[in-house]
Amino acid sequence: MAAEKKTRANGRASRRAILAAALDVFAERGYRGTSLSEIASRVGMTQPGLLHHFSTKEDLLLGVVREHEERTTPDVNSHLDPTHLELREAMEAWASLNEREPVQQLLLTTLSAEAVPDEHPLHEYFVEHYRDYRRRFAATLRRAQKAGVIRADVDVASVAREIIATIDGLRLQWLLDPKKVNLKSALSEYASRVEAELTDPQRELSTR
Amino acid sequence: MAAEKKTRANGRASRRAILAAALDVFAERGYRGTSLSEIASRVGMTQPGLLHHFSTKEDLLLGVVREHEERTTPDVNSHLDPTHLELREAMEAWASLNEREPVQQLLLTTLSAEAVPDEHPLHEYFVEHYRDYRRRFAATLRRAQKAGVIRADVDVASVAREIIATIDGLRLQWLLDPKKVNLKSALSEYASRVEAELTDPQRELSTR
DNA sequence: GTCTATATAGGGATAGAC
DNA sequence: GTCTATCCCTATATAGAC
Repeated sequence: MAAEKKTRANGRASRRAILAAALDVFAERGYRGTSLSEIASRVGMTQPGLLHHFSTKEDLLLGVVREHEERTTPDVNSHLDPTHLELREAMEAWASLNEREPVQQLLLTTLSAEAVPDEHPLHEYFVEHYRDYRRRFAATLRRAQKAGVIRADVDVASVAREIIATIDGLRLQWLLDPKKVNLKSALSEYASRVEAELTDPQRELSTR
Repeated sequence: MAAEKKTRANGRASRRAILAAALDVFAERGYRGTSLSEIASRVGMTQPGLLHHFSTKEDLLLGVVREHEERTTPDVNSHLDPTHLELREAMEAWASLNEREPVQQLLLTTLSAEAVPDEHPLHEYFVEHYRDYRRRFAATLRRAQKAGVIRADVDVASVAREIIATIDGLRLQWLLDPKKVNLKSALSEYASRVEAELTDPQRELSTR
């Protein structure tokens, strides 16, 4: 353990530092707007030095996204228990986790919009991400429906899509203008309305 | 009218062509991802030739945004009549206008996300845009409330913020995956639920 | 009004020394 | 594992001819 000079397992540390810096820069400036030199200099390294750990820019981006998937705070759906479906509590808990560390949410906002064109390296990833998210959220709602927690006539696929959309849209308004839009209370108020709508036995969905 | 060789009012035509091409490219690749040469070549011109009409890249971006504001299809709020508040019809009409020409919506999605950091040339613009949009939408709802079209206990500011967010979020899902997400029907189903919620006299908003 | 030429800066990636 | 040097490409912007 005392034989090596400088090589060895501080390469691990460098890799971690690079991923952390890259997260910040990709979140702020997107994939196209980011330069490897910027990330490298943030970790006290040169740009070719960085490329020793991630051989291309795209490789680094994928590393950041993979890291995000493993380490990030789970999404709103994962906070839900179908047998109770306390949407408001789940959203508030999730918002609290993100309000202090907005960088993960900024990353998603920035990259998902940038990834709309087919040629973007993350295009397929986000298409699948949203398909999966909608599927999982709808499944949660369906289970809640079978448990009798929400009304039987609710179109769970449509509501799942809507809730995901609203979370994303409120996230954008919050990131742009955090002084005017409070993520936690905005989500909380929204969730209260949705809960009331999904559970109220009086309500009839008019298709007109 | 026959005295001039090549100068004169075909500069107007060039300007218009440049703005049209710039709209497409900025929408697809954002401000940072766009190159002036790409736009110039699309209108059969060189990059310095383009800079004769717009002296900087930022100047061109502002030109595109200004053009968008003047010529674009109005937002959902402008489709609403507070004395009836037919949200579903308004959203369907608006969606129809945009489904055939998604570029304007792509522009908003791309640039609003890119403009989250303060240094972005459109940061202030989008902050103000959303403040104003929320204000106007809330005012419409308030008028509907006074006209007795929607319940008196509705928090119009919160609902306005939510509807705008949902439109944006559904727009992203639609742009990413138009085969799986139909903008018009997604908005229509959402609007039906909101309408029912806002008008149903039975419902009580539980704050728990 | 549009071109060519050019200045100047920055990008990603490779070669090879230490 | 990280550096310097370098290649090659692309970017915005300016100068000046036509």
